[in-house]
Amino acid sequence: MSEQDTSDRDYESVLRDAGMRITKPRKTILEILAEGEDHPDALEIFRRANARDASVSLSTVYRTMKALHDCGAIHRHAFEGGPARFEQADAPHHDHMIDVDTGEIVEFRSEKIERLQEEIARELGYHIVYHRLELYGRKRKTR
Amino acid sequence: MSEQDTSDRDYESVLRDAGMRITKPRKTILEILAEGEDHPDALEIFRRANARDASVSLSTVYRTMKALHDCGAIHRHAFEGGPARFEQADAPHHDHMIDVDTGEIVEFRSEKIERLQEEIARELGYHIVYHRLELYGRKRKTR
DNA sequence: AATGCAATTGCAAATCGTTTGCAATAACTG
DNA sequence: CAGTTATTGCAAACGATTTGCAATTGCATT
Repeated sequence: MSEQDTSDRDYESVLRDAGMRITKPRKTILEILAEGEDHPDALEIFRRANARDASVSLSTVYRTMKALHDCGAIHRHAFEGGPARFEQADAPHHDHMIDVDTGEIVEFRSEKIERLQEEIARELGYHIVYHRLELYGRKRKTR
Repeated sequence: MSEQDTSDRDYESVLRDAGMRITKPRKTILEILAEGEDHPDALEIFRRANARDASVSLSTVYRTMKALHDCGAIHRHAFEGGPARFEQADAPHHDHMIDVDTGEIVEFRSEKIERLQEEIARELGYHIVYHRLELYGRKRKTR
C-alpha cells in the first residue's frame, strides 16, 4: 500500500473521536488537507478533492471544514475580500502577511507582538480568546 | 438655524472635491456618520438615516459608504462573522478589541505594535499598505 | 426662475460565499 | 448481513452587498 504517513490519519481520529463517520468524501478531503502546504479556500479544496473522487460535492467540503473547525483541527481565515481559507491547526501559531498584488501569503510569528497583545488586553480588562493580525503589503522594490 | 458644527460639513467638501453631488440622502447619511461615536454597519446607518428621511434606501447607504471609502473619508472593518462596520477616518489610527460575548468594540493603540509590524514587514521584504489587528476577548472576571 | 443633462436615486433582480432541507445513500452496529 | 442513523448531493435559501434600469434630482446655464 502506498500510504503516505502525513497527518491524515490524525484527522481521521479527530473526526472519529468526535463521533463522526469516516466516509469516502471525507477521506479524500482529509488527504488534500494533510498534503496542502498552502491556504486553499473551499472551492479550491473542492476542485482538488473532486479530481480524485468526482462524487465529492462542494457542500460536503463546507460541511467537513465546519466539522474540523469545530473540532479545532483546522483554522479558518477570512482575509480581506476573498472567501475563507483554511490551514491545518497542528502548526505552531503564526500570523499572516498578504501580498496585495499577488495574494501570496507569508506566515510569520513574533513573540513580542504576542506578548504585547496579551498586555494590552489585560490593561483593557479582557483576556484574549483569539486574535487576528494581518499585514497587507507590497514587495519592496527599494533596497 | 440649529446647525451642529460637527464634521459633516467636512464630509460634504470631501464629496464635493471628489466631484460628487450633495444630495438629500447623502446629506442625511453624512449627518449620521458625523454624529456616530460607534461602529455602525450599513443596515444600522440605513435605519438611522431612514428615521430622518424615509426616502433613503439601503442601496444608497452602500453606495455612499463606498464613495466615502474610496475618498478615504471612512474606514470599513469586517469583523469576524458580521457585516462590515464603518467609522470616521479622521480619528487617529487605532486597532480594535472585540468582546466576543457582547460584540462591544474597544479601540486601542500601541506604538510598540505598530513599530514591530513595520519591522516584521521589512524583514519579510514588504512594506505595509494597511493592516488589521483585532483582539477577540472576554471580560476578565478574575481580579 | 426655467432649461438641460449628467449624476443619483429606489427598486428589484443579480451576485458571491456559504448554509440548509430533503430524499436517497452509505457507515457502522449488532 | 440487516437495521439504524449519519452523511451525502442537489437545489433552493441565505445574508451581505452590488448592479441594471428607468425615473428623479442636483446643479451649472441661461
